[in-house]
Amino acid sequence: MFNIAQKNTLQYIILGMLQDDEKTGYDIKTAFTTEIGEFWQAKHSQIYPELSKLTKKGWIDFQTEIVGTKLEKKVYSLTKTGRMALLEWINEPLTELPTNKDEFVLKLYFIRSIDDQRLPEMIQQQIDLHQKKLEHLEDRKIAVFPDKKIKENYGHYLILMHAIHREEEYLSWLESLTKRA
Amino acid sequence: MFNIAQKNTLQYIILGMLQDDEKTGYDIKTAFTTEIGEFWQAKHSQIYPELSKLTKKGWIDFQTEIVGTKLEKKVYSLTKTGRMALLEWINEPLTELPTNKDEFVLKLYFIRSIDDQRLPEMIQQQIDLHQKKLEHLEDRKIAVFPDKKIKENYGHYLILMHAIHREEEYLSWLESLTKRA
DNA sequence: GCCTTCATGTAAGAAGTTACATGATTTC
DNA sequence: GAAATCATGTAACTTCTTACATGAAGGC
Repeated sequence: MFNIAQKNTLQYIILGMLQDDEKTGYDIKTAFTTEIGEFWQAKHSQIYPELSKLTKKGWIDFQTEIVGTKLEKKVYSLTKTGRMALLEWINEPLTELPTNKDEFVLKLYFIRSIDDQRLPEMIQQQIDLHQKKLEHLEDRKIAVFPDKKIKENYGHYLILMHAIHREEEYLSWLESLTKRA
Repeated sequence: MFNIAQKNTLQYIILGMLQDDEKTGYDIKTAFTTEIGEFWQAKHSQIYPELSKLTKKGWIDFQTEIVGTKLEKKVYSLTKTGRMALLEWINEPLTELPTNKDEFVLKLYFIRSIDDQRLPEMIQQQIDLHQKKLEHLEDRKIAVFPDKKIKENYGHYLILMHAIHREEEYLSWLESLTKRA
């Protein structure tokens, strides 16, 4: 039962997404671009095979529903074993921190000189990208938590606020660069 | 010449590492755990094959040197074409931001309730990890930039400072959680 | 002498992306 | 009627990790 060397994080994320509601593969795909997209991403070509594997393992099961007259969709839900596996994963302590790959920072590193002419434009492009992302996150915050519905979905609130703070920090770092470059 | 759809970032990072000094595969491997390890990582099993490919492409070449009496090492250096490829990559504008995968944040998200008993310990473990990392980064800063040698290696300084700020932000977010959890 | 670091590679497999493939439903 | 979205899958390929494999040099 002490399954120490588990990996395949994606499967646990899928389980987590199913813990309260049942969802289709399409719903799960969509959640990766809205809810948790800031902290994990997966394409449908990775999700559908994973759903098959989880079904074979007995961690999830599904019912086929008909939309309209023909379109079939598979509505997945957690089984008891699936719920146990999810809890085990959550309780498993994390001993390492992830590497956050950042191509922009690397390019900056390889430029080396403070006086390089390319720097101002590169930094500005990066500022624009992060600004746009920050605005998008702020919009989402207003849309998802219009009043004080925070406590009802604290996890989602936390994740959003963390993403916002992260962007703010990145932007303030970029802006400190413009003063020097 | 307008090679829009280039990928394989690792190869460009290797080129970047060779722009000032020649290096062995081992040196490159080591740099991924010291200099730029915060923003990209690669194992030697990925580096050595990549060095072969770059050599075949003519972007780098090497000389074999003997250490002691027998140990052969390959000292790689940038060719002119390699230097051009590096510049092209640096000048290529970045249009997307990376996804920073974070398993801890996801677990938090799936826990949802603020009152969950597991939270305090999970958060504390995470604080410890980030604290240790921050200390390590601070040590490196002192070791690499003891006096005012910043301007001579501004890229390295920037990358280090960014990593430090990122950790500080993460820690302050984690500490804000302990007050609520 | 022993342990750590230096030094270089390959093989197998897991994880992730891009492209191929299809078709129904809804909205405008 | 057209376009966007819903809906599900597979194939090929790239990227990354873990394990296999070997051996020299240097420090203590």
